[in-house]
Amino acid sequence: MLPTLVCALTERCVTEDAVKPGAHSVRSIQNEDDDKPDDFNTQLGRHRTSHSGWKVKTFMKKSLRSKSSGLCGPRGKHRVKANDRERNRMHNLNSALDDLRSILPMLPNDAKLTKIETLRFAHNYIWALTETLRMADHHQQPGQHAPRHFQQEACWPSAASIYMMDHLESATSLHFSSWDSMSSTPTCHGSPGDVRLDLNRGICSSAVTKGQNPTMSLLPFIFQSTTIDV
DNA sequence: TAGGCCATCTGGTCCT
DNA sequence: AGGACCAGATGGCCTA
Repeated sequence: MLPTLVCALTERCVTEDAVKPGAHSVRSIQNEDDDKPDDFNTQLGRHRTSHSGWKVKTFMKKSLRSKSSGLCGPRGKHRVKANDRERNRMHNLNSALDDLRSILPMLPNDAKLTKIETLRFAHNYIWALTETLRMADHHQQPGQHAPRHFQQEACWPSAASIYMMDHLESATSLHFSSWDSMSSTPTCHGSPGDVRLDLNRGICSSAVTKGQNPTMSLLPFIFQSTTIDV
């Protein structure tokens, strides 16, 4: 069961050319400007600002700091190489996070999830998908009668979505006090049959107790543009 | 203006 | 030895 998700996350604060692996790194930018005798700040700042956004100034600062820190000689070269590797490593990590964001349901306000929010949301999302599958399997057993909405094939995606939405309410909660550990899993008591669906309102009310999970109705329309391939 | 988030640099540690 | 990984430090941008 793969969700087909529309993701409209926008990259508002990261300059893709400068950040993507294989593209110009900070070091390469610096090296390109090393042979320019005039005002390094002005030149680099103006040039980069024209197409790179706010990270430019950070680049300048870091570059200058590296320049002034006396990184020369064998040790300096080693340090520069290590910095490049570390930068690329972090770029790869961010790239993977972007990939993860792209397959998560979009938020109503188009807000880009932070790194920690992305990880927590993915954690809950996987959990909710697992729970949905488990619930579906439960209702498919002989002698079991699926809820009315689940019996209607056309309604299944939205019903499942709404059920999952209920579980995902806490995914982007601003209060993570009980979610500090990524190993924590939402606890679910009660049978799936307790779930009540109100498709007319598009809101799921559930008798499922969520233990101490913080519930926050931040995602009432999280699956609004989501279809689920069954 | 404070706090959150982020990118980068850096040195230390572990692994191959 | 060199690379990968990690965490602390630093400073910039954004938002409430």
